[in-house]
Amino acid sequence: MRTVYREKGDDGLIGSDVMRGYNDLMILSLLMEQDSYGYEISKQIRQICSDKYVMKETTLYSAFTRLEKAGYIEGYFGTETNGKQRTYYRITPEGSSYYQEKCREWQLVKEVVEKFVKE
Amino acid sequence: MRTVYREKGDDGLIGSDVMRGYNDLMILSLLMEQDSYGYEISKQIRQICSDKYVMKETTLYSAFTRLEKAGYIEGYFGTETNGKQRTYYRITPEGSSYYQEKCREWQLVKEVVEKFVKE
DNA sequence: ATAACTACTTTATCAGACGTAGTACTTCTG
DNA sequence: CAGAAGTACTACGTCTGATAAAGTAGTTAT
Repeated sequence: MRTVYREKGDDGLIGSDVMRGYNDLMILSLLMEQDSYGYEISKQIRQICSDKYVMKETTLYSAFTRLEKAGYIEGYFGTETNGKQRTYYRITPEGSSYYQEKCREWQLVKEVVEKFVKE
Repeated sequence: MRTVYREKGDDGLIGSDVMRGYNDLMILSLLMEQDSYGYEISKQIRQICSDKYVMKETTLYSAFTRLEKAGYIEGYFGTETNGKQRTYYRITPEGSSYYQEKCREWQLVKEVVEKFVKE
C-alpha cells in the first residue's frame, strides 16, 4: 500500500524542506533558555512561529534522539507524580557551541539566499 | 563497503541541509535571467555564493530532472558543433510562479528563523 | 463514558543530497 | 605529442532527516 505524502506547505505556510536545516537550531535555542520536553517545545515553536510552521511530532522526537546521540543534549526523567512521565532535555556545552555555530551559519545562508531572491 | 559521508560543512562554510530548500530557488532564479545549462549554472552559483556554498553536480542534475518533471523547466539541446552536447533549460510560466512563491516563502522563513537565532 | 488533551514510541516509507565511477569530447602544458 | 585538466554530463547506490500511520498511557473536561 502506497503512503500518500502531503504536498509542500499543506500543513502551514512554510514547507518542511526549507526548515529542515533549522529544526535543530529551534530546539537548541529553546533549551538554551531552560530545560524542556517534547510537548512543550512543540507548543512553543508553534506559538513563536505564529502557526506559520509546525514541527511534526515524529520530527521533533527523532531530533531529540539524534541530538542526544550527538552529545548536544541530555535527557532525564521528570519527577511529576501525575500524568505520563516526561523526558526533559538539557543542552550540553557541545550543544551550546553547535547552536552558536548554526547561528553563524544562518547569517551566511541569509546573505547567500538573498542574492537569488527577487525583491 | 560503507560509504563515508562528509560532515556538514566540510565542503564549504554552508552545510547542504540548510540549503536543501533553496537549490530549486537558486536554479530557477538563474533561469529567470536566461536559459542555461548544468555546468554554467553550477559555476554561477559557486561564484555568486563566493564559494560559501557549492552545489554538487549530482544534486544539480537531479534537480533538473525533478523540476522538468514538475513542469517548471523545459530542456532542449544546444546547437554547439564542438564539445559535448549541452542540455539547455528554460523556465516555464509555472516555474516562474513557483519561483515567486518560493521567494515569498523565504520572507517567512527569515522572519521565523530569526526568532530562534541569538544576535 | 467518552472525547479531548497531554506525552510519547514504533515502524516503515519517501525525497533529496551525495559518493563513486564512468563516458566523451576539447584544450592546455611540458 | 602525451597526459593532465577542463567541459558536460549520466548511472547507480546509499544516507539522512521528515513524515504518515498507528498505538500506548495517563489526565481532564463535558
